[in-house]
Amino acid sequence: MHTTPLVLDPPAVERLQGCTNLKLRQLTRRITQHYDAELARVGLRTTQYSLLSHVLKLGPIQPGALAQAMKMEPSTLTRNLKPLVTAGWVEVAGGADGRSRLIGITDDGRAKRQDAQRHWKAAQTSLNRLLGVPRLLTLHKLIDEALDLLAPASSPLRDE
Amino acid sequence: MHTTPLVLDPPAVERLQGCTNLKLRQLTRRITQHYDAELARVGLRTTQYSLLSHVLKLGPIQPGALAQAMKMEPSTLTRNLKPLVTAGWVEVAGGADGRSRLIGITDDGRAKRQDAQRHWKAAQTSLNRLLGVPRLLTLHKLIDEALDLLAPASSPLRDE
DNA sequence: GGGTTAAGCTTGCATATGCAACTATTGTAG
DNA sequence: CTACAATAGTTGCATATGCAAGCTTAACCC
Repeated sequence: MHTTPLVLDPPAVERLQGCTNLKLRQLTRRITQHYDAELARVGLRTTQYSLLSHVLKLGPIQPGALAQAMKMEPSTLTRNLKPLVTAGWVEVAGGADGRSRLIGITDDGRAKRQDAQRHWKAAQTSLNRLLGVPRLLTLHKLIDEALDLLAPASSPLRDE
Repeated sequence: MHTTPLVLDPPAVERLQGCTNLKLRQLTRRITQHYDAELARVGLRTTQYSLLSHVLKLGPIQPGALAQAMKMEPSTLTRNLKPLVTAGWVEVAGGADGRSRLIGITDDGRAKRQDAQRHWKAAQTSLNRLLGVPRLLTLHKLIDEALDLLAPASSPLRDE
């Protein structure tokens, strides 16, 4: 017998369940926790794993292009890189331009990513099992479509 | 003619497009920006609007219950409340218990939420138009299902 | 070729997020 | 009544996020 059950009535909550942003953020929080729980075993956050993977596949690459590929702000990228650089997994060198840079993965970074990839796979597999592959595929497709429709930079060659 | 086009080849990127977390985070970033652009006109973030709305509908309510309703960590809630309390839109008072609290909305908060609601609606409407209502409904349904399947607190009455 | 504009990143400011550890209070067992 | 456990929130630490403003360097334009 508790003083307050801490469990909520559905009706009161249901009325504010129509916000796409709220729903998305809630799901993202949960999913991120799911992946992070796995990746924590190798000392990585999910964001860092994604970043490391992108640098591996796309590097050496300019910050601007990488930010675009990851659909995040350049300023966010700058800061997200920091822990990876500090850990010695990623290097930032001067680019062709005096103002531009080139981001590349190091040998340590490659090794770390290799390690982490197994844990990422475990997380993705267990998520597949939890949600079911068809549902997940539909979700992916929807996200891709939505990203395309929202992309402000989807056609950067408009006014040539 | 640029030295580097800053536009990426699809093939290289496509290989790492299978991560549910990455996709979700990308979409969430975009969608949040969409709502925030509207809500900035009344000096609110989307998260703050959601929180304010929840306090309005559910308050006075204990932090723990509110965190659960919003599916976020109590520690996150504590901090997210701060700007709202500082602005005078929300009040935190001592609860029945010496350890518990009660969160409630103020008159200013009610007014603010009223103002903000119109902008939220504008954002939601323009999103509907951008993505199409059927697609959005499917997305909502998928998110709800996923949240249910992932909910660690979906059956808190298991071992009674 | 000096002044203006643009490109490319980085920093200031403010929130958002969560795990682990902590504090304070209440309940419980003996 | 006291030690121990459980409950309810909050803080320490470390990232994640983005807008606006700054900075440096390159391009452009008479």
